[in-house]
Amino acid sequence: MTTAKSDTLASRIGKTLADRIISGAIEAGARLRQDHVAEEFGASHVPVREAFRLLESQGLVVSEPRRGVRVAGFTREEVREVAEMRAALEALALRHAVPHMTRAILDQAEEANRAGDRARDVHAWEAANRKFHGIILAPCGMPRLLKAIDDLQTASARFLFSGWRAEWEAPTDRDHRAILDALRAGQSELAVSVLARHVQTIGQKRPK
Amino acid sequence: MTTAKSDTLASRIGKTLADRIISGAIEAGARLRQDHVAEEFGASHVPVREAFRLLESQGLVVSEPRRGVRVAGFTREEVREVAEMRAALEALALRHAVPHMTRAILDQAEEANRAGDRARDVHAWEAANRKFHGIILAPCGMPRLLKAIDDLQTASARFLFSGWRAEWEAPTDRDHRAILDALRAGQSELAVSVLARHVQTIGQKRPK
DNA sequence: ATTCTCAAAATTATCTATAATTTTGCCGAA
DNA sequence: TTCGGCAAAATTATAGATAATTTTGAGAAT
Repeated sequence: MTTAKSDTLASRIGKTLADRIISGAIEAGARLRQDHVAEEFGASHVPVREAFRLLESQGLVVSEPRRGVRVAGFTREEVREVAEMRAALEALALRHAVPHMTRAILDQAEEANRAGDRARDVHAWEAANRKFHGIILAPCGMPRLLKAIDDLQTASARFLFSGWRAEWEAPTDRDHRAILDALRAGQSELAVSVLARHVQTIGQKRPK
Repeated sequence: MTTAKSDTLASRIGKTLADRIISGAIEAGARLRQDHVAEEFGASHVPVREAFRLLESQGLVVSEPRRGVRVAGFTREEVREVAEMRAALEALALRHAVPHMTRAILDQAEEANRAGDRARDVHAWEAANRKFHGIILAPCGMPRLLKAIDDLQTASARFLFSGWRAEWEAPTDRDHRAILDALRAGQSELAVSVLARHVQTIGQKRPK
C-alpha cells in the first residue's frame, strides 16, 4: 500500500491512517483525535478532518457529529456482511469481465497467484491475493463497481490481519486455480460461482 | 429529502447540493467552486470542502486534486453500471430480508406502492418508489449494504429526473405487485429474480 | 491569423485563531 | 459510599488569513 508522495495532504494522511487501522495498529473502537493526528503529521486539523471523511466513506471509522470519530468495530456479523457484498459484486464484475478476458490477463493472474504461494507473511499474501482479484475483475471496465469492491477488500483485509484466521494458504489457492481453469476452459458461470463461494468463505472462518 | 436542521453544517450543505445535483438544477460537468458555495450558505469553505467529500463518496461529484470538484457526468454506461450494481445488491438484501418478513411489512410496502400510483409528478413517484424498496429491504438488517443501496438509488434518481425516461408508471408498478405477490406466496427466489430484473430495466430505457 | 510566453486573476489547499460543545474530575449532599 | 451537579480542561467545528497552484487573457513573435 504505497503512500503516494504526490497526492493531496489529506489523502496521504488518510492512507497512512487506513494502513494502521487495517493492520490493527490502531484497535477497533479507539478514538482518533484530530489535534493529535495533526500534530503527528506536522499539519493542521483541516486536512485531518478531510482524511477522516475519506476513512468514513470506506467504512473504516464512524463519525458522530460533535463527538469525533472512532475506529469502526467489526463484529462477526459485519464481516459476514462485507463478505456477502463482495461475493455479489465480484460475481457481477467477473461476468462482465469475461468477454474481455485474454490469455495474457489470465497469465498475469496466474503469476499473482504464484506470488501468493511464495508469500511468507500475511501482508505479502494479502497483497498478492488482492492483485489476483484485481487482475481478473479489472477488464469489466466498470469503475464505480471496482471502487466499491476495492473498499470491501480493504475491510476484508482488516479482518484477515486481525488474526482471527490462522491458516489461509491452501483453500484459497485451490479456489484461485479452479477459477483460472474455468476461465481458460470458457466455463464462465462455473468461474463466477466458484469466485462467489470463495469470497464468502473468507467471512466464515472461526475466530481465534 | 429533508434538510435535517440539526446535523452538522457540512452535511446540511452536502444534502442541499445533493438535491440540486439529483434534480438537475446543477448540470453534469459543472464546476463547484468552494468560495461561491461558502458565500451562498454564509459559511466558510472548510465545511464546504467536507460537503464536497460527502458528495464524492456518493459518486455525485468527482474531485481532481488542486483543480476542484465538478458534478459527475453520467453516460449511459455509468447508468447501466449503477443499475447492475443495484440489481446485485438489492437481490442480496432481499434474500436476507425474507426470513424477517412479516405481514405488516408487506402491507406497508403495498401502501407505499399505492402512494406511487397516486403520485402526480416524478418527484413524488420517486419518493414512493424508494420507500417501497426501502421497506422490503430494511429487514435484512445489514447497515452497510443498505447504505450502499441508498447511494445507488440516489444515482438512479438522478438519471430518472434527467428526463431521459418519459414514462415510468405502468411497468414498475406491475413489477412491484409481482414482488409482493411472490413474497406473500413464500416464493422468495421468484421475488428476488423479479426484483433484480426490475431494477436492471431502469437503466435500459432509451434516452429522449 | 496562429501560437507561444508570461503575468495577473481566480481558485484551491493549508495554516492559525476563535467559538461552541463535550468530556472529565472534583466537591458536596444524601 | 454513591450520586448529582458544576467548573475546568480537552476537543470538535467553524471562521478568517496566507501560501501555492491553476486558469485566463493579453501581447509579441512567427
